[in-house]
Amino acid sequence: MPELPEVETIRRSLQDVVGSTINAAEFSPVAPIKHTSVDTLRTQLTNARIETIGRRGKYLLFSLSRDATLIVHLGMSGRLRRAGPETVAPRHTHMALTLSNDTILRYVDPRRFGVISLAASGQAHPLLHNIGPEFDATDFTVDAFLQQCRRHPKLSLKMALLHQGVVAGLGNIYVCEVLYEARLAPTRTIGDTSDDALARVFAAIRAVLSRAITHGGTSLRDYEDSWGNKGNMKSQLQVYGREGQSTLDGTAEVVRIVQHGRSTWYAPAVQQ
DNA sequence: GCGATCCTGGCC
DNA sequence: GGCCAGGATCGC
Repeated sequence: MPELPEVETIRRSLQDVVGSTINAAEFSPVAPIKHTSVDTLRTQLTNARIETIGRRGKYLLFSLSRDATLIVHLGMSGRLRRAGPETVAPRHTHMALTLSNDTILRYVDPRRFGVISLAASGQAHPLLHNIGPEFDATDFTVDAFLQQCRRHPKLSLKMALLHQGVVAGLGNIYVCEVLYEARLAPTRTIGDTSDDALARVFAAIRAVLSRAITHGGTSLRDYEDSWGNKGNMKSQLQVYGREGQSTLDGTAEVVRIVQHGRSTWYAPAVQQ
């Protein structure tokens, strides 16, 4: 479900639980736990304090006292919801953290494409190992971006951006939006794209993600932050989901194609 | 690199 | 019933 702007919005919506202690941690029998065990999670989380809540790409990182980090990825359908004590857990609740400030933080994920994991502080973790730079990091420069892109000459622009290695955090919505902003066809390969054109992609990545965060992310169906608030970015999307209509700014007609089994929306008349 | 695969739910 | 969905991993 969520891409970087949605995950970042969720992260910000959780700031008030920083400093609270996890009194109890419960997991469903089918919780999508990877690279650790439910017993380890329960032991490490119980009575730990949440020191900070960070983000890397689409991963949320709950830094805990006692040198552990809870890693949460929301996959396609994952949500983090807070509720008061004594409330009934919704269907598909796979993790429930009872916090010292009378909040229950629930991880709800019908499709279970998400991930719950644990890392020792400062240690490399397999989930985070191959993630590319953050879009707003100082080391994410045009030159670094070009260098990463040139390693994949055969990939289409769409697949290159969807892959988390070139830059972290883009998903289907924002790849479509970035390529419209850069006026490049998603089907074009990296190898057939000039440095100047890739520089437009670089600029578009930063512009589109910044704008999306400002708008609190895109709520298409079920995305909400931890308070249940929806994002406003849907009303700003130029091409995503608009086949048969014009781009939001009225520039050109939008079509939908399928690339590697995933939908892509773009405006062929102005994206070449 | 590419397709198949992991899941449930909503909509036609 | 079939198709589609904000994702990522794992095999040929």
